[in-house]
Amino acid sequence: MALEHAILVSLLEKPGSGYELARRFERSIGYFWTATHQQIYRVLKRMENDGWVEARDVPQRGRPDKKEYSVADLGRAALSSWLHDPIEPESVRHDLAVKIRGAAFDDPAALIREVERHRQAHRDRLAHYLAGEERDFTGPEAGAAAPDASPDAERELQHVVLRGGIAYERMMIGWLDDVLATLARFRPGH
Amino acid sequence: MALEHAILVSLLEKPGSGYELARRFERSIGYFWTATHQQIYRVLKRMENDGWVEARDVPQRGRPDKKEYSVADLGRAALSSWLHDPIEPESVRHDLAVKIRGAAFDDPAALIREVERHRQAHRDRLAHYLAGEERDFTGPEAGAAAPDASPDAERELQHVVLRGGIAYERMMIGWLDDVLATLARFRPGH
DNA sequence: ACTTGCTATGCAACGAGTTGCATAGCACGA
DNA sequence: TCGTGCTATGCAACTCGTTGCATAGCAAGT
Repeated sequence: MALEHAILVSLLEKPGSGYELARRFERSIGYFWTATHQQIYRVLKRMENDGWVEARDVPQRGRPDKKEYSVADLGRAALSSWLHDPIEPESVRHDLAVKIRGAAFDDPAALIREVERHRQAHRDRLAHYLAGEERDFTGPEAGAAAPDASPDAERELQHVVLRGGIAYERMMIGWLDDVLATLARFRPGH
Repeated sequence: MALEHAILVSLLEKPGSGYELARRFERSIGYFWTATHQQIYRVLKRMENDGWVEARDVPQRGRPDKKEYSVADLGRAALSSWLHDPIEPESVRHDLAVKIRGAAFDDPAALIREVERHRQAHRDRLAHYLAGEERDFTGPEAGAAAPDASPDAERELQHVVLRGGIAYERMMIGWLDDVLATLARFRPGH
């Protein structure tokens, strides 16, 4: 399980409450790791019991108090040990690929709209990534104006992960074009 | 859940036992959907109860009997209805990306070997895919000699899914090269 | 005879992830 | 003032997926 480790990384980048973490998992972290707020609250509680993180009550104006978590020494050690462990052949689940092979036993052309929807979603996400890259990682000073001026290594590593997302989206768009061209060959009257 | 649907597709391509399915999920199907034998047996039993598949005892020489499953009308209908349902923004889990961002809080250079291992695994898989493509989808007659001569649509769709796997592996290899170049900049004495 | 290894199926327990629901404070507009 | 919506946290029930173990037949080597 790596949700704990994803949370540790996120809290090291910036301490925050369960709610804030949940929102990060809808945004930047969520691009390579998804989690719902229930999962996050449950795991945070376990991590607090294990001494991986420490909570601090933060009263707020105009909204409920929050519990702000930050990483404790034990958590840092746990992350470090996980980083040094070799891992996983990562298991894969591509619904769309199942659908495409399944389309051979149904009407292949019926899949065209679905594939177009997915291609559009990948285009949108690519545009979103590129905008983020432009904003945070380019231009004069090469990011000196970035939010809270993270150290070099942190920024460079965030950037290379983002480049991975960009490469992934471009690959998917290209492949979905290929899929559409293939499906088009089965159009009625062809 | 799409394991049921992945099994339906696999059984439509060719009927087989739970054991045989488990092996397919280590091979071709497993390239885009993983499952262990326990999962498969459990789901097959449920699918049999629901009338999606039918089992037939097949005695064998020199080995235990097997239960060969094939898709029933209800299963075909269920697959068809799933194919027509729009779906999922697919949730993502990339351990390696978590590790890379986490490396900012540890020694980034310690990650190099791990990334190299992954790159090699992707190279191996790419070579395996390309060999499969060569074997099944190229050459004179363009696959007329392929195993059990599947209909055109089935073969073409299998091919386009395989091309997706190839594109994915190429993208990953390129990105991991990028990651290695980035990590190299943090080498001790740099 | 003994071990190793492959085919073939399955149970039981656990852990991870999802879904639905509940609570509560406060802001803002109709 | 009433509903809508956002911040903030959490429980309970369920499903999905993993791990460890068990059984059993037969083949092949030592």
